[in-house]
Amino acid sequence: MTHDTHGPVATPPRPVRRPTLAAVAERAGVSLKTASRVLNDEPNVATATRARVQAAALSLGFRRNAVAADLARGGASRLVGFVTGDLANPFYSAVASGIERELRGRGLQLITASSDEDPERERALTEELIERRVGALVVTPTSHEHAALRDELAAGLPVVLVDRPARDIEADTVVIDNRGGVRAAVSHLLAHGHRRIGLVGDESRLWTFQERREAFVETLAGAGITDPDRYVRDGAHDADRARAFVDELLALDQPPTALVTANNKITVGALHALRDRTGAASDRQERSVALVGFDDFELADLLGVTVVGYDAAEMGRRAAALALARAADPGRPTQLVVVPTRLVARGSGEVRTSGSSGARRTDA
Amino acid sequence: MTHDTHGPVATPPRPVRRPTLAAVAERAGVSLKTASRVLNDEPNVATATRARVQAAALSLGFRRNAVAADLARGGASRLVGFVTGDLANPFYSAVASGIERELRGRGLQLITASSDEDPERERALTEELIERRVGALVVTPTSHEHAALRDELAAGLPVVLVDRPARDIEADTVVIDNRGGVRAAVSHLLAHGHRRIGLVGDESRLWTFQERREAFVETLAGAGITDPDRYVRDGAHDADRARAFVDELLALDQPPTALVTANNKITVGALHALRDRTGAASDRQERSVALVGFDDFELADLLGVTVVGYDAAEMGRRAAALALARAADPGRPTQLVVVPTRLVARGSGEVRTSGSSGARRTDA
DNA sequence: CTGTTAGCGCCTTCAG
DNA sequence: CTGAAGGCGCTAACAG
Repeated sequence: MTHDTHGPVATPPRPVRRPTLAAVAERAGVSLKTASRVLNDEPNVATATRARVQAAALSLGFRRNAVAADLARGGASRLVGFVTGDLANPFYSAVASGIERELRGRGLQLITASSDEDPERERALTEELIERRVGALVVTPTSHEHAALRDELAAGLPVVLVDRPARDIEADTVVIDNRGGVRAAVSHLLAHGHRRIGLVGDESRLWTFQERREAFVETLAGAGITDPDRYVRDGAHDADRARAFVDELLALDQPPTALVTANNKITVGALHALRDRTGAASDRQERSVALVGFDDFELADLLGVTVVGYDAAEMGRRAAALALARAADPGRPTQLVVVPTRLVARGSGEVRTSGSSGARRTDA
Repeated sequence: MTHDTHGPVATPPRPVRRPTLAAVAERAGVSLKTASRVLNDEPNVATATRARVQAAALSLGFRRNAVAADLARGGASRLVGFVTGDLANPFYSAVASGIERELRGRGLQLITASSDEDPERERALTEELIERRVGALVVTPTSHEHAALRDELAAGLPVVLVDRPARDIEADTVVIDNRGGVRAAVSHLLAHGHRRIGLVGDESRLWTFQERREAFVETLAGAGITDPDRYVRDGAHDADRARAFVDELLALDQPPTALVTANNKITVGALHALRDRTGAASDRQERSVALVGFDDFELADLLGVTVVGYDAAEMGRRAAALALARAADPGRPTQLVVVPTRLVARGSGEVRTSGSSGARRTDA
């Protein structure tokens, strides 16, 4: 993989030597400070001097060293850290994109790190970003223990939690209206005649699923369903696992006639399971089991999947805005932003109870 | 939507004051350098001293200042910059994820910036990252002019191009086997009896599309098609535009019987166009127009869409690896990594010529 | 308008 | 094994 250099050995292993501000100043025949003023667009420099410095900088190919500048300024860098679950997951990358968009034009840069939902990795990454002296930290917390974050908050670092709040610290937070979303999903299914409704979720350790589960059970109970958690399953960490859970649910003696899937990955798994069930021709018309998924996804419209949607990028934007607001005013009260959800009916949730079981509200 | 928590207005507007190494040293009763040695796991420190320093650091909540450390070390920071088109696009976020994965464990951090495919923004972001003194730069170039990058390369900064090569600079590059992929797609369609095949692409300015287009035309020409670019369209910057192009193509007197879509967004648009065409029940069985898309996507299997796939995350990994290799050996010859593609047949590309036009290889 | 003097927090010699 | 000095590249006071 590594061959020898041919031709003139060009770049000697020198570690990227660059012209310094001092060099520019010397070339322009001015003091360091004056050069600094020019390159930072500060006032109080004669036009002629300014031009000389600029010319010198240009001819030397000068590039300001932001690292040194931040250090000298004594504060945090113009970097915002984002500790997330997994950049490959569209939800997280949408959030990242939203954060970046909000930072844009303010001279702030985004530095991301994926924890893979591993609490220990999350801690390590947070630590690394703090060492890098980020000016703010946005976190999608996986763990329940945030001692490090508490220290930082106390030290005055803006910390914003996204998607999941933390019990042990008081920080600005952006979450989805999980309960409202699930309530809408379940109500929708109930309105279409379903009484045996299942829920497939990921980790019961995660706050989001806890919320979704509770709202699910409450809504069913409120509708007079006697055994609301009868068809609740958790631990579907990936699409394949979700698929297995759905298969299992549908194989029951009295299988659910409708399903709620707690996130995009699970919805995918469920769709696969349902497809296999109806055979190759998996059109919405032929689906016997109703489905409402949490999280919207591209092509859901083509597949005719009813979902609970929300704006993930907006969550990122709001998170970044909260961080900026706190940086500007450390004393402001912490804020909780709840991003609304909307039920998008596309067919899969509107399938009515029918067929084999012939159940027509005979239960409950 | 936005509630306020109250609580005692705690943090006064101080700019995050932190314990320094000097403070740790003093607390432990040792010199700065000794404390430094301990916290950097350097040898030549008595076990007892080491323990004292560690205790002091812990009790003070000391956190190494990576910014100052990098400055003092005089070199680049342990940051890798990634200038990409748009993090919200799954292709780019997959690449980002791959880069991050490769950096992981080496103490390197990823800092990403989205150009939105705007050359000027790309230039500005590149500049910013350089000012931040990133240790390496990975770029998905949108522009054709890379003067800034050339300077950096000359200065010894590892620069890796991903997805699109640059003519004006010599840098390590990772690309997809675009020609091979398109060749496979077109051959597949030809083998299924199609002679009138269309291509919908994005920007003819982009190298990737140029490659795909040329391979498309060549392959058709090689098969004896007289007018290979008859159904070629470009300028489909988003899914909606792509949809319009497809509608237009299919409205021709002699419409194409098969389509190749040049990227994931265009495939989505085309699917919508085809769905609208066949009415609500858009099952693969009923699709009259064959389709092969470049870029695989989630649920493509459920939708039965035949695609040219490849491993985007792998591209990121390879790019990061190239950057690391060059950092280790600046003199090594530049390398071109071509990531292979594979045709994944799922039904939409296997639709045969038939129906209204009744064309049975009568043309050409 | 311009320059001088001190650091920012840490690491790197090079002596003890 | 340990420490003292010097400096990374830049900015922030204060002078002139």
